[in-house]
Amino acid sequence: MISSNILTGLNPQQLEAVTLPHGCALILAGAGSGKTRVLTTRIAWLIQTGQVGPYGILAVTFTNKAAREMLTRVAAMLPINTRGMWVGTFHGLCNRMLRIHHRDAGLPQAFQILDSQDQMAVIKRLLKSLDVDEERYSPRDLQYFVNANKEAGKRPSAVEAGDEWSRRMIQLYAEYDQQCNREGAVDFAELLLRCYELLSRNETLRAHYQQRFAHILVDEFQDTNRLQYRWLQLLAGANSAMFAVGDDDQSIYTFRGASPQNMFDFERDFARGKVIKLEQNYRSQGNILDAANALISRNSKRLGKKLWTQAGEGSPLSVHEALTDVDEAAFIVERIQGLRSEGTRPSEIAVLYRANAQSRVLEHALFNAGLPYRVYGGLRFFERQEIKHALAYLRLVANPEDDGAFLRVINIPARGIGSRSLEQLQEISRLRGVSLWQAACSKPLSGKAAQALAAFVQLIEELARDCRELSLPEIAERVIARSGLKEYYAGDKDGRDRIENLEELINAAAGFDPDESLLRSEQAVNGLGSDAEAPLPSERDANFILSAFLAHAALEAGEHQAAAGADALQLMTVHAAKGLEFQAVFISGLEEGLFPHENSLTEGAGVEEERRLMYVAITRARRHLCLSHAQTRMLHGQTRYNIPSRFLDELPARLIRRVGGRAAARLGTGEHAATAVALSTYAAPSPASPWRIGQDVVHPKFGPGVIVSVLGGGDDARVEVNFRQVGRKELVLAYARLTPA
DNA sequence: ATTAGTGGTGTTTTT
DNA sequence: CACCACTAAT
Repeated sequence: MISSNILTGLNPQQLEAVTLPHGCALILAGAGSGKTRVLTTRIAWLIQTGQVGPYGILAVTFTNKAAREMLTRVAAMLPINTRGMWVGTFHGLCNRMLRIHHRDAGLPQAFQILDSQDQMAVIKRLLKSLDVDEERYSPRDLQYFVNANKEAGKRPSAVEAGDEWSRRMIQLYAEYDQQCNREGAVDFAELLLRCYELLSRNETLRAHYQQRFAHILVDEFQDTNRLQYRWLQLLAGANSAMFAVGDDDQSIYTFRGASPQNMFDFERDFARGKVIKLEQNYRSQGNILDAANALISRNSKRLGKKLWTQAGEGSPLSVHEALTDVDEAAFIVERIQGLRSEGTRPSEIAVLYRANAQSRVLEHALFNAGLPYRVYGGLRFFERQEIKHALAYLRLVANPEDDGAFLRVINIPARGIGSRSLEQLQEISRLRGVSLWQAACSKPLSGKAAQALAAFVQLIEELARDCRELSLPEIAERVIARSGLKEYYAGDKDGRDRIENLEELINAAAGFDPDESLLRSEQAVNGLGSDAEAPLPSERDANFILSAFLAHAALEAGEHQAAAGADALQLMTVHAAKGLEFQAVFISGLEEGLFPHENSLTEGAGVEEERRLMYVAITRARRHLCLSHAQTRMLHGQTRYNIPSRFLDELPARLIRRVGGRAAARLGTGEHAATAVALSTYAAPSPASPWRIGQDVVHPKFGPGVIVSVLGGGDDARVEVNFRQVGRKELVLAYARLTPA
C-alpha cells in the first residue's frame, strides 16, 4: 500500500491529526511542530484513501506564499492534478468566487481591487469632493473606520452611531461605498464582506458550495477575523469537515482584526472537544525553546501548550547591550562574520526587528562590511510608483470608468492637463453623475487642454482596441511604449531602475497564468444556472485575462524586493518572519517603547500581543539566538534614550550569556569614553532613574499619569506623559514638578 | 502648467 | 527623518 509512504515519520499526535475520521477538529500546533506537514499530509491522505476528490477540498491560508507551498507539497505527495482544489488566501478565494458569480454579487465583470494605497487615494478624493474638514475626519481614521466595520461584517446601516463624530463617519462610510460601487472598485475588506453576503443571501449558491467542499482546511486559524469565521461557517455544510490548525500563542495580527477568540469559539461550535495538541518541536534547541516557553507563560489568555524537544540544549542565548543603534549594528555585523567563518550560510541568518524603519542602520553597516543582504518589507513590486502608473493605464483599458486610475495618469507624463482643467472635468462629472472618462469624452474643454485631453482619450481607446487582438504581455508592452512612461522616467536621475521595473512588468505579464488564480476548468465543473455569464474559453477575451492580472497584482503585491544575490542575509520585521526558520536569528532593538512598542503599552491586551510577537521571534531560531538593545537610538530625527526591554528580564538568567563586542571593548578610551561619561551624567537613560517608560507619575496641575516615552537628554530632557484626566503632554523634566507615584 | 521650496505632521506590525 | 500638502516663482 502506498499510503504508508506519506504517513511514515509522523509522531503519534501528528498521525492522529492526519488520519482523523470525517468530522471537525482543532489542531493546536506549536511553533516548529510540523503544522504545515500535518495539513498537507491530511489533504494527501484524504485524497489517497478515496474519501474525497481534489474538487471537494478547500484550503485557506493567510499568505500567498503559504498557499503556494501547500500546493507544491501536496503535489509532491500525490501524482494527481491539484487544479480542482481550491487553495488560496481568504482574499484570493473570495476574489475567485466573486469573479465567477459577479452578476449575483452585483459587481461588474472587470471589477478592480483596491489595495490599501488605492483605498487611501479614493478616501482622500472623497473627502475633498465633499469638502470635509480633514482635521476632524482624517483620511486615516476613515480608512480605519471603514475597514474595521467591514471586518466586523457591518454595512453603514448596521453601525450604531454614538456621537456626532461617529454619525458623520457612518455617512462618509456610506459615501465611500457608493463611490466604490460607481467605479466598480472593491477594497480588501469588501472582497470578504461581499462574498459573505453573496453566500448568505443566495441559498442555491451556498448549498452548492457546501455540498462541494466536503473538507475545509484552515491554516493559521488564530489570524482569522470575525468575518472570516462567519464566512467559514457559511461555507461549511452539515456534512463538511472543518480542520483548523493554529497557535494562539502566535496570534500577532489582532491589530488588523484577527480574533484568537475564534479558536475558543471553534472548539465550541465545531470541534466539540476534538482538539489535538502538537507540542514536539523539531526546530529549535532546548535553550531557545525554554526561553520561548518561559516568556509566553507570562501571558494570561492561553489555550495552554508547552513545547519540548529531543534535540540537546544547545548553546545559551547571547544578549548584547550597545551604546547606540549604530554600535548595535556594528556588533551584529561582527557576529555575523563570526558565524560565516564557522560555515553558516548567509541565507540561514536572519536579522529581525520590530519596525521597518530600523533596517536603515543595519543596512548601512552590512553594506559597508560588504555582506550581501536582502530586505523584506518596504515597497513591493506592484506597489512601486512606476508600476502603479502602468497598471493604472491597464486599468483604464479594462474599465475606463475607473476614476482612480484616470486621475493617476491623466497628466503622467505631463501632457498639459493641469489642476484647472481637472477641476472642470470633475465639476462636469459631478453635475452629470458620470465618470471622469465620460466627462472627458464629451469634449468639455477648449484650447490647448482640449487637444491634450482628446489625445489622451484617443490613446486609451486605441489601447483598448489593441487589447482585443494582443496577448497580455503584448498589451503591457504597448501600454508602456505608447503611454510615454519610459521617456518620462528617462529624464529622472533614479529613472534607470524604474524603467527596468517597467520592463520587468512585461515579464510578469508574460509569466502570468490566469488559471492559477481563476481556474479555467472551474466553469465547466460548477455549471450553476445562476451564472450563465461565465464566459466560454474562446470568449475569455483579453479583458478577462487583463482583469485577472490586475487582481493578481493587487492581491499578491509580489516579491518584497529583488534578491541581492542568491545567498544573502535576511532582514525583516518579526511579523514578516512568521512561518520561517533560520539557523541563526538576531533580534535587535529590544528596548522599552520599541519592542514592546510604545503604542501597545496604553491598551491592556497590547503587551500580551507584543509578547507573542517576541515569542514568534525567538522560535524562528534553530541553533543560535542573539538578542541586542541600544541605550540610545535615532528615531524620527531625535535621539531617544531607551531602557532594555522587559522581555529580556522575562527570560531565565540561566539561559543567557551577556556578550560584548569590539565596539564595547573600545569603551573607556577615545570618543566612546566621552559618550559614556556624558551618558552617565544624564538622568534619562540610567536604569536607576525614576523616569522610565511605564512609570506612574503625579503632576501638581495635571494629576496622575503614566510615562509613555523619554526624549532627549541633558537640560532639555523631556518625557511624554499620558495623564488620566488631560491626555498626553510632553514635559521638560527640568521644569515640570513631576513626582513618581 | 509646472516645479521648487516650505512648513507642518506623524510615525508598528500587513493579507 | 520623510512624507505630505500647499505656496510661490518660473
